[in-house]
Amino acid sequence: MHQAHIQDLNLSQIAASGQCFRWKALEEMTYEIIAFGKRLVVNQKEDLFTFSCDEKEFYSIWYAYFDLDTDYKKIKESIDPKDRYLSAAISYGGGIRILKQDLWEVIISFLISQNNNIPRIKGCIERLCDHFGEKWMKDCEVSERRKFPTPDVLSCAEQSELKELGLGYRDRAIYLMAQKLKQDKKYLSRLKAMDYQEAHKALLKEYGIGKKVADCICLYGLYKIEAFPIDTHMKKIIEAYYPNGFPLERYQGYAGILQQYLFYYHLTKTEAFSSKNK
DNA sequence: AGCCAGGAAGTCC
DNA sequence: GGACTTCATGGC
Repeated sequence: MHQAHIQDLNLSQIAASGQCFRWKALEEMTYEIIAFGKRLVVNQKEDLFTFSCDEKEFYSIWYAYFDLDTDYKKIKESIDPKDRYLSAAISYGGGIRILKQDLWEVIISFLISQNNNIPRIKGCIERLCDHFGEKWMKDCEVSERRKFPTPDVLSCAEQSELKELGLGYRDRAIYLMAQKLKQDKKYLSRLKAMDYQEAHKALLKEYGIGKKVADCICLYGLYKIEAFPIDTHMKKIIEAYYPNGFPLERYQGYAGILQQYLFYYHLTKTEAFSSKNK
């Protein structure tokens, strides 16, 4: 167990922010996180966080995962105070950070995300893990849920096997990506060595990856925080509040973090609206 | 029944 | 380069 006081971090906001799909709420402000072949349980009480791992694992894995070297307070203070929508988004979801997730998991997750909704994306990914993911050793801390499947395991999957998981037409993109990694074992490490422009361009060559998914992979899988994914929510935000486009120039180098505040704000507001109207 | 969901590929021009 | 269509699947 390890405890730490951490600022600018809110677990429930991140869990609902659409950047990760496998966080599971065990109880109020307690989440199970499965990543990098590990399982972590985190509890939050205001700014006090209790992690199920020991201190050594916390600093070797999770410190980077939660992006704790980045000063989010400074980022939030840098925004244009006249930008009312962005200000509101930040005061609403200021506990969001960009997680430094596993690249392979991000690639597969956002291949599944296209023209899909978040609850169903989560279901698709969970079925993928149930079917292909590794179980936990019997004597360690147990979860019913499995690890995210490795490239090796997925590259052995038949197309018909993927079809059964109900991923829709996206199973073809997953199959081809797994096959690519079988042919090109260094692909992921090459991507990690690229800058944003190079990585984005390289990702666009792959089947099922367009501009938006490439940006999500850059932002969440490669921590290119200048990437600014524009999905259906961001389009609506820009239409409604940024008639001249979002001022990317003002926030050069980290606009992706602001995108996350905006996305989460719009997402939860539209969710609240649709549930109120039923 | 039709529209939407963290879109992209294919097919026109 | 755009615009338009099609692509599975499920919730509302």
